[in-house]
Amino acid sequence: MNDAVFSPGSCWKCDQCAINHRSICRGASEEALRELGRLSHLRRFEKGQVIIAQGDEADLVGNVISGIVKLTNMSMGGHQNIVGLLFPSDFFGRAYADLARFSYEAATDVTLCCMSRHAFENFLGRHPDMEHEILLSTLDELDATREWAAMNSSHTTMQRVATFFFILSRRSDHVFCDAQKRHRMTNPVIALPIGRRDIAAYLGTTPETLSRNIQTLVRKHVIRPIDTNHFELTDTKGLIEHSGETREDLVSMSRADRPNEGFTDQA
Amino acid sequence: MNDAVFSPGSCWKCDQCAINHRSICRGASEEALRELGRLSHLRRFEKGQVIIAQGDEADLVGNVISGIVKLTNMSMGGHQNIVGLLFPSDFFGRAYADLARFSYEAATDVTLCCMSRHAFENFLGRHPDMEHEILLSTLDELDATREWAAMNSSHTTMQRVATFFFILSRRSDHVFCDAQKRHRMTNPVIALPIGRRDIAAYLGTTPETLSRNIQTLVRKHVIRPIDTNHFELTDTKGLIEHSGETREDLVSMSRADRPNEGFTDQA
DNA sequence: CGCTCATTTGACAGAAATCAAAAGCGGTGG
DNA sequence: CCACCGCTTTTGATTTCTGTCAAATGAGCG
Repeated sequence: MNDAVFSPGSCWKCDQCAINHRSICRGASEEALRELGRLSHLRRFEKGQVIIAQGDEADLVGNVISGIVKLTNMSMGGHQNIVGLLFPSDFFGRAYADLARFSYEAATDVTLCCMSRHAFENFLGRHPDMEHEILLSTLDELDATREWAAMNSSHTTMQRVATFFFILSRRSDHVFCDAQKRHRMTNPVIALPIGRRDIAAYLGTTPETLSRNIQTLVRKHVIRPIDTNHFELTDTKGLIEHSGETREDLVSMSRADRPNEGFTDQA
Repeated sequence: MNDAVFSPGSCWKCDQCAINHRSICRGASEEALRELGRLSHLRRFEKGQVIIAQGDEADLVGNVISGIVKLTNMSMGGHQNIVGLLFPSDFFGRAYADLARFSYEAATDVTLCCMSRHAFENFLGRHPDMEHEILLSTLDELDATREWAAMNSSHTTMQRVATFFFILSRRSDHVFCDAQKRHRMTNPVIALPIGRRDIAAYLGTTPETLSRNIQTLVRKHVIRPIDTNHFELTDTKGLIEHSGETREDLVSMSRADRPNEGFTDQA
């Protein structure tokens, strides 16, 4: 979004961090926060760069500050499968494991708050309350992953697309409010943060099928294209119907209101 | 499998537990173990019984001692989706959450080592080292769930069946070694622990399609039926080819050698 | 034996992957 | 400004796979 929050020129300070109220830092004490500040440093990756490679012995963990990181699993045949998407304030890397089981790759240009994995583990060892926070967010993530897996295995492609779009519509709210005002829109905007290929991989389908489903939604006037990566949600009820879920389930899946994780910016 | 290890008639003791060397109890100190023993009690559920219902405010966590528990997600339309299978030594229940996001149901007759969730959380608060153990196993479970999700979304049904069978072949080893000896088999045995319906739900398909794929493997002489729930693996190489993975990936997925976990997600 | 339930098999329709090609978009350099 | 290039996205035609409906077979049990 804007890099001003990083106080350019001066050294990194957590209290100026764009995500300090939502990442794991949220629960940190003054003293813990100071130590985290000492341990961490900002780092930028350009779109497409591999942050951690599958199988690597990467000594790197941290938080996503801006941009989107995709968590991928390379399967035989070179097919890249997307296992998860990390948004600002999400934690990346794998504590307590020597080998990375998945790749972390910049899906857009990203800014990361990086730490040495070993230093971080050491830190957790001295701060049981922080380790407790990590446990809580890991448990949440496990639930969310299971829910997503359930979605993926029992729904049609259209249902997965509709569900994904619904979640994006809730997450894109703040981000595009200015764009919405400019266009005098009252409807939510769906901002696709990554390319079709990646979305298709995330939804367990192909770009072609994804495209067809999007166009079907457009034809049915559920969404209206603004540009390639933005849609206006004109018929929320219709979208929910296509998702095959109840509104409640979708809301709980989007987790936009969760204190610990979320979705800051993203253009 | 055999209840003798529970020293019937005497009160429950952890040091006689069938799984004390693999569950979270493995890492517990003498004192912690004594407390866990005080907190826990054995409980049996018959096949089909619901242990924790989705949405419930269940104050119940613990370990699976024997039998298999399925972790399910009821989706709209009443279709039951299996999100994970819990094997002996796996932890069940959800600490630090008031509402159960999934159901826990006995897939076979099961014996559980049960505790009050609140008592267990309280226990963890006083034993940071145990909470650390829980964190480690949760992180492993998250990885495993992601790997399984990747499998499920990008592979054909045959590949999922072959992968599942491969994993079962490694897990069934000790259990059915006697059966193998009786039949003078050198080949591994694949023991299906649950019915076709549940396996199909777990693999994100239908019993019919599952059956067709199994029969295809039989016709190709990859596996040989012993009885309804047991197959002899006659062509490991062929099975691996059908799985679409490398042997290494399959082995890492089966995790039969992991000290702490059984077989949560992807079996 | 007759009952029920689980599994297998068959026929068919629908959904999605694949192959192939056209259209759109963002750069670059003339 | 325009033409060109590489890339992504869309559209079309076709094949393959899978779910569904329906029926047959098999296993366990009183």
